[in-house]
Amino acid sequence: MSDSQIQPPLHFDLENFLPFRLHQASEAVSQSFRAVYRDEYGMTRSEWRVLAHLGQYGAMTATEIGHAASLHKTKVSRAVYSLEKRRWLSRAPDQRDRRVQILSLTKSGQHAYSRLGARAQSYNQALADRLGKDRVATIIQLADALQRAVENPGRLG
Amino acid sequence: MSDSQIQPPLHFDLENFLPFRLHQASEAVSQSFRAVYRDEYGMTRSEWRVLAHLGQYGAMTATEIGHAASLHKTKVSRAVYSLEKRRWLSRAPDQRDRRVQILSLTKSGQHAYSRLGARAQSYNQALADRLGKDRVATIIQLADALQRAVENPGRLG
DNA sequence: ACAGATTTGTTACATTTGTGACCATTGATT
DNA sequence: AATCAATGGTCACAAATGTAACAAATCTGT
Repeated sequence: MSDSQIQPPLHFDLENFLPFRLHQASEAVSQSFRAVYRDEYGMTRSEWRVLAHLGQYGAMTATEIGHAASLHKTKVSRAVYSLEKRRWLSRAPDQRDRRVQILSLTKSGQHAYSRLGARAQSYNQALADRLGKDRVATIIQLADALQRAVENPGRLG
Repeated sequence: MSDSQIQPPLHFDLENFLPFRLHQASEAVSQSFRAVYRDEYGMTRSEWRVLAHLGQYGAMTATEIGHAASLHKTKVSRAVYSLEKRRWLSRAPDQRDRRVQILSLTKSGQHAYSRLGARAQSYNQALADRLGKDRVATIIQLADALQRAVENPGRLG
């Protein structure tokens, strides 16, 4: 009788499956920081990211934010609207391209960014202390390497 | 005149902010593997995760899956229901605790797991080839370290 | 200058997710 | 045994997200 059992040539190892392990680690970290912007400010992750990018880099367009923050344009659009309602963000027309709006933080928005940015920096420092400085540097390097590897042309797998 | 400008003592550095960089890297990787289970099988991430865990570890309860896969119990509940509708999963009562159901893959479910597991393994291998073997090992170690660091008691930041 | 393609951003709709309430069962205390 | 707390799982509702369609503006090539 022939061997009709299903037995794939290479066996799948969940423990070393990068998409899973990376997601798990990153979610654990994200969740633990979420308390700051969500519970204290009632912000979503998208809103916090847009705030952080505008605070960090100054005036940008929605598309630029989306690219820098890896956020889909609808997420950016909604986050911008929310931040605008809070009066943390304002829009200005671009003379050269009337499709575009130059987004920037208002005075209130800059204050909010200052407070949240300080909290974020403090969180990051505490986490870095637990990990060790060398590990943090390695993580950043590997994050870069992963993004490059994935964004490279050519099918994976 | 006094310095009334807002200038926090430590300035926030987005490039080295771990929650952001980790999420960015992990999402890039997750998205690139999503094509396999989503476009080819019409599965959500939760469904794929539950399938992978049952295929990898055999029969488990919903709570056990949730813990092992870092999935909220409602996500597990819904994924289990979907997989059951596909006849890839079946439930059996637990004699000792009638609240609990022992979940396991059906024959079809095992076949699906074989196919998807092979694809996953192949994807992982291709990504590992681009990264280099040493880096992969480091990523896994750091993922462990991050999860431990975050799950440790005591407020971060 | 013009037609068609592309880009920017918003909106509507469907799907997915988070939250809290809930029931049934089990465990702990007395 | 009786009570009360804790656990496993499901459901309904609200919130967030993905998808596709869209209008307005710009760019391209002729």
